[in-house]
Order: sequence, then structure tokens, then C-alpha cells
Amino acid sequence: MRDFKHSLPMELMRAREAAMARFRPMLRDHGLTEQQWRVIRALVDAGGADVGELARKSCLLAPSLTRILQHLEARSLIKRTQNSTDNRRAIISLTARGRRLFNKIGPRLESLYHVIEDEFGMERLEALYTLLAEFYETLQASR
Amino acid sequence: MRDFKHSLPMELMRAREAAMARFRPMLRDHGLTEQQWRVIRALVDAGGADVGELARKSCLLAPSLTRILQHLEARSLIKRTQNSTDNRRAIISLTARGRRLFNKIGPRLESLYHVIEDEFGMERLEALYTLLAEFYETLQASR
DNA sequence: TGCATTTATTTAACATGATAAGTATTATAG
DNA sequence: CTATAATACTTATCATGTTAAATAAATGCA
Repeated sequence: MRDFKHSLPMELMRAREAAMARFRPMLRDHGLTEQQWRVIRALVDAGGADVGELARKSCLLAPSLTRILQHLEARSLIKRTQNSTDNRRAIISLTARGRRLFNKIGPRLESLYHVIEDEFGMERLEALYTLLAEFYETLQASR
Repeated sequence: MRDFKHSLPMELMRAREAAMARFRPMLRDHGLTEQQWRVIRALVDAGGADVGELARKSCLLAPSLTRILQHLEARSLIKRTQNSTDNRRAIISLTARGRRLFNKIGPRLESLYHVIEDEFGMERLEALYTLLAEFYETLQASR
């Protein structure tokens, strides 16, 4: 059997964890988990979205997102607007406070990201992005 | 700011999830989680290890591993041997039952993995492995 | 030897991951 | 119209992720 170390899901996880270890402490300093940050960032990107769209954009399962939104709402970082033609969907958006938090943390994470770019090199990083996207597309296509 | 979609941890996660979606149903059919399988596989690879070594090999945090070992022990898939010169470390190993489960599931997961190899292509897969390993080493080296 | 320190593992607490089941709303066939 | 199915979330349950604290055994040093 193939060597245990040579397991793709494990290698993907290790690489991801190595990167997250750089970002997580700063998020934690601001009382945010990695997943909560993904939601905030997706909301900045979309400027308001229903729960389903948010789940796709932030790569979170619906039940996880439900709980995360409860936490963020309790901290007044997001709000829900009930005005669609479909009463099942509430539109989620950032509050002013949520945007301020994003503006504070975002640039700091960016600079941590630039450190990784410098260490690993832009070319290899782009190559990695490309392979990852192709891998994902390949596996999705055959479903 | 860089596009939200272009986030390395997210891309790593999506790729990993696309792969795991292929493997998880079969593990579930045998009552195993992905993490429990990683422990079993690490034990086959090592043939007996203390908790710390097992945590490293299976890429699990110690508290998670503690709980997982409790589950596996309750199902008689692993056993603990208390014979080291260091009474803090118990040596974990598979039971005969654990090995049988591995022998049953392992080949099936292998063939699922071969499907991915065929779809994505060995060359690109090797390129991906190489980049992931280099990325991990780069980020570890500067700690 | 005696005691503070370090190391290995476990507990605790809270958040998320994963699956199944429940609820409310909307769409649709007849 | 109306019963039924499909959709969008939410709850529930159990397992793991993450951090901090606790426990216990081994080590180092006065």
C-alpha cells in the first residue's frame, strides 16, 4: 500500500494548517474564529446575501453557519433583513460595527499573507492555486 | 483587497473536501470517521506508538486524539500496553479486530484513490504533492 | 534526597463538522 | 383552489477542532 504519509487529504490539511497557524492568533486576539472571519469576509464581498449563498461563499455547512450567524448577531456584527419576496430567506449583512472590525483586521491579515508570498514565492503560489482549482473542478465535474 | 475567492486556506479546504467526499461514505458505512481512520492507518504504519507519536502521524491535536482513542478502545479496535520505562506513555496498538477492519476497508479506499489518479492524472497529482510538501516545509522552516 | 521544572496526557469549555430530522414557506400538479 | 412535493433554514446529536487548565510522571538541580 501507498505510504501513509503520501495521502492527499492529509497533505492538503497540513498545508492549510501551516497557513492558518499564521492567521489564527490575530483573529483570536479580536475574538473571532477562522470560520466567523470567513463569513464576515464573504459579506464584505457580497454586500448582503441569504444564508444559502453565504454558506457557499464561506464554504460552511448550513448547520454550522446557522450557529455562527447567531454568535455574530449576538455581537452585533451582522443583521438580518426580512424583506425579500421569499419569507424563508433573510438577507444577512454587516452592521457598521462589523465593517469596522473588518477594516481593522483585514489589512493585518493581508500583510501576514504577503509574508507567505515572499517566503514561498509568487510563482509557486500561483502554480499551487492553479493546481488546486483544477483539482477541485476535476472532482466536481464527475459527480 | 485580493479577491475573496483567492484565499489559499479556502482553496486548500475546498480541494480537500472534494477528495474527502469520495472517501467519507465508505468510512461511514463501517462506522468510522475520517479521523478514526487516520489513527488506524497510522497504527498500521507504525505498528504501535505512544499518544504523542500517534498525534503527529495522524495530524490530530492531543485532545482530539484522546477522545478518538476512547472511542476506538470501546469498540475493541485498539489496545493500550503499559510497559514502557516511562509510565506516562502507554503504547497504543491495533487489536486483531482493528487489523481486520483495516484489511477490509483499506483496499476499497485505495481503489477510490486510483479513480482520482485517473481523473486528475498522475503527473499533475505528483506536482500537487510536491508543491504542498514544499509549501509546508517553507512555512515550518521560518518558525 | 528534596523540590521546582519539564514533559505526556487528559479534562474542560466552547465552537465547528457532519448527518439526520424537523419546521415553515414556496412552488406545482391535478 | 388544494393536496403534495420541493426549498430554505433550523434543531438535534454526536464527533472533532481549539485553547487553557489540570494531572501525573519524569527530569534536573541545589
